[in-house]
Amino acid sequence: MTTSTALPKQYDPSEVEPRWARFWLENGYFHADESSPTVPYSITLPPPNVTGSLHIGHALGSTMQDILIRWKRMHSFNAMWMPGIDHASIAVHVLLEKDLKRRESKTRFDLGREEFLRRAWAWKERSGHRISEQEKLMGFSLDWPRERFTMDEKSNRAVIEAFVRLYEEGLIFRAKRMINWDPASETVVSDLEVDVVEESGSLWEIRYPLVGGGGEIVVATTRPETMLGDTGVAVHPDDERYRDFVGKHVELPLTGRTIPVVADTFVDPAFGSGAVKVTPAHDPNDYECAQRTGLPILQVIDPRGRMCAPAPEKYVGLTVEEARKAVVADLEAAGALGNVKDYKVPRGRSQRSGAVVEPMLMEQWFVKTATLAEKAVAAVESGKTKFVPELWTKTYMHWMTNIRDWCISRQLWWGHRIPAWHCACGAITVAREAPTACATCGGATLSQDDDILDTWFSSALWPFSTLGWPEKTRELATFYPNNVLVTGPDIIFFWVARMMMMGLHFMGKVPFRTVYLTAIVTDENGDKMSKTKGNVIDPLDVVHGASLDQLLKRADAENAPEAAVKNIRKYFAKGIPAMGADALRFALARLNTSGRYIRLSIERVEGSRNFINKLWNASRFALMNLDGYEPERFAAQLHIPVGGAGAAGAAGAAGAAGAAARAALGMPERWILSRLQAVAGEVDAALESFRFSDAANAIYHFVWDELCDWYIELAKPHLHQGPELEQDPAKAARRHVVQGVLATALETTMRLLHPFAPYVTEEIWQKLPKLPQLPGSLMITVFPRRDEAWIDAAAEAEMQLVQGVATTCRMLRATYGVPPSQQIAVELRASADAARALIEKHLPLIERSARITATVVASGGPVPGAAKALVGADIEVLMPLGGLIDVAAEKGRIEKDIGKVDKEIAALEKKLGNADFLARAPEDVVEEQRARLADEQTRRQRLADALDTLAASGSGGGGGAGVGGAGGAA
RNA sequence: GGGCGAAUAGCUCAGCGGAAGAGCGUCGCCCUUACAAGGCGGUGGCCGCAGGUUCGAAUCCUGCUUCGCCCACCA
Repeated sequence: MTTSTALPKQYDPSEVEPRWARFWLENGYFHADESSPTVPYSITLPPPNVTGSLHIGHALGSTMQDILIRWKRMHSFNAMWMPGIDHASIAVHVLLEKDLKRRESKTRFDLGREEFLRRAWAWKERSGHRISEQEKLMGFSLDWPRERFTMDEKSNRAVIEAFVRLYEEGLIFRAKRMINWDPASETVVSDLEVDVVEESGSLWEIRYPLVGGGGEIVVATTRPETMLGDTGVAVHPDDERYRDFVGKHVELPLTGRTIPVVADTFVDPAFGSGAVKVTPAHDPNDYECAQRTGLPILQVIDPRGRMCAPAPEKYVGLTVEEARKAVVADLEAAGALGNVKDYKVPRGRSQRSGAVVEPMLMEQWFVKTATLAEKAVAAVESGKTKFVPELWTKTYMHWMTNIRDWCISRQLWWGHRIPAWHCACGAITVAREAPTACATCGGATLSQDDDILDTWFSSALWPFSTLGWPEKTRELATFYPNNVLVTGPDIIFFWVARMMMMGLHFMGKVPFRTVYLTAIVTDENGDKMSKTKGNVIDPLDVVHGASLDQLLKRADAENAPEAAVKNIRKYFAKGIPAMGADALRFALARLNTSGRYIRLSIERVEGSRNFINKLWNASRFALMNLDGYEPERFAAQLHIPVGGAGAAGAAGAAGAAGAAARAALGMPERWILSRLQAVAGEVDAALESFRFSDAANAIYHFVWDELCDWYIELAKPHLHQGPELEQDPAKAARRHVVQGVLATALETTMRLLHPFAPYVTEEIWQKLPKLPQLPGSLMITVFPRRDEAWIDAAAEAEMQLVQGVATTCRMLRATYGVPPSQQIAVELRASADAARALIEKHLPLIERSARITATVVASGGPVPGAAKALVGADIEVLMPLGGLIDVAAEKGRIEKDIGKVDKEIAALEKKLGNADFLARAPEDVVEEQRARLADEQTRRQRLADALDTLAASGSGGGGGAGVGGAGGAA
């Protein structure tokens, strides 16, 4: 048992946190056994990109997961949290290639596939290690021995198996389709990886003269350079203006080609001239139009984003932008240019590289999604998987029901190579192992497809590939499906939807029962955090602290723009104090309400840091006053079962003996233990429905407003140690009981708070004197469960009365500037016998908390020079201030109260005067309103009396000086 | 162009049919031996606007206004 009084006044997380992080890991507490007979509870961590380090979004999501996992683990579930890292193919490419260009002025093609991959792996080793270290630092109880990487051997095997099976089932196919080409990364990207943004551009009109004269057709375009690849002009079949043109040909300027005019319904006659130039190779609409009308396809832009033959020689090799200028100039020179106007152009940009995406016609690998999506929709419709908050269900459904085939091939190197081999005969062999002969012609010269798979393909398999699939493992049987997936709404399509499809297809079961979508963390102004803006809060800086200088130095090293540096100076002028992982975790939990965004700022974390410190000091106080406390004796006294390590929350007495023992406790003891049970119930209920904020706030308010502000204050006199204890066994016994209740309340609080703030709770818990049967760590104790036996409505009501009277006395003191050091006499009047008896019973508590000496009476006459206030309707507090009372101020205060009461009375009378209300509202509601009206009327009477008294004592008083106070009341 | 969401105290947000709440800020008074990262008290709200449903609306419905976000191939 520790009774150290040497604890520091301020909690220092930097010393405490690493110690317990090591302790938990060394003891293997995070590891779950797949063979355990207990009920499994599993979560798979969304694997962070290997490119990054832990950012605030990870901190949020992972903290919520850790809260769930630690909570369920303490509720005796076989809790498993699967760690891992994602290879993030295109993100790694962008990052490494940028670096390569800057340092060596080379492209990945200069380096070659092999050398590039060597560097990528080296990067992965460094970066991946850093991420898991950061996760350990945050206290995340991940099952480390299971840690996986999306490109490790097992994942490779799963990916190949999935690919081959889907291919054999006809769900993966190769086809020439219109795709999104990223000319910077030189790869195709999926529809989801393109962001369409409106950018300012121009709308050019071009005149196409009819072959053989007789007029011209004017077309409008935002991309004049593509006219070099035009193979037709389309008009609406019903458009009178162009009826005669259909079937004729026009001259395509600059090219010497002639192209036909065709009719197609996709043309909107009301837009522009009503005629559209058709470039089938470089526009999805035009491609479809060509399919319908039989126009030929002419590719004039190559994969590097440059013009190519059959565009006229002079343009070949120009970038799209250069070609645009040249074409416009040449058109103008040829007199073929019409009006030009400014225009907002929707432009697709590659999410990763930022390059303008070029629609191209190319042969690629696709997943046929129609049937897969159908099952994924059905699973959500039938409730096998639920979204929390529910509103995301619609987003998922809408996308799923409008899903398009998924282009999965990428012309990159870092990723899973597609298990397909091309033969000179043109056939493709898809196989698990490199084939020795072509499956079609038997030829032996095979070359593997150069492409790799979209990163999200391996991610889609993650919930089961991490558990050993395609083997039928014990892990899969135990932990699949996962109970929950916690992730951001921004990857519902990328990831959640695809896991649903693949999970249902390969496992026949949904991958998770609940999808909990977190909010998105923004800065205090609601702007997305980004390094270019300089508003990023790095979770590790919050944990360890960072001076402004350090932040600026880092920004400098990262070549942050000037605006970012300016913002860093503004947002982090005083740097970031070291607040510890607990403070950050608790802050995130408290801020995680049902909204879509969390505005985070350093000040908001400080509130939680302060809370942790408050808890620390309350524990410090307890430890200073727990000498001589014997947990086993206390447990026996209260008939708390001391069964094995799994014994329920320390407060858990049962049976008649227990009830008798409880009744013998003092009111504050019964009250705080009752409140504790209520809070335990609230926390469980809140977490059950993913209301993290409610759960954290319930504990916050219990600890601060009830345990610290009231219980500890009321316990102090009993804890005081002195010679009188030896002479008075009753006092000594009482002290021991109070010690026991305080220790118990704290111990239970540590359990409740542990999932949110694991470090400080473990530190305190280890120091608290407690039963020897308990396990070696707080994290494997049992989570408190609300126990009705301890709920004590009478104690709660009595305490409320004490608090009300004390608070009212304090208010009068403060109003009249009675200094805290000065005891002051008050008269407490209560006409109701029950209330008066209670006040008398708890008078010492009231006197102590309000620093008064009180006399209690049933009623009395006017007391001149006394300030007066009401507690509820019946109880009056009179504070005699002699001639020092400020009559005007007192009058003002009371009149204001009367104003409020009058408003209440008017509203209630109106309500009760309404026959419909009496007839239709439920009985208890009507009764309640009646009781309230009666109370308000009593209050009104008392306040009016007080005002009369004041008027009578009247003019003489009122210097405004409080008793011994300098300023008096305002 | 479709869809989703939000408007409540100075700020950030809870509450979602029966008495307007929290945190931060602000204003007083206090270094009262657990805690100044603290204590005690105060101030502050036609719950976006207009209708409707209901005995009763911040809460349900409709419309409007303003802000977000997502999806979508109009040259």
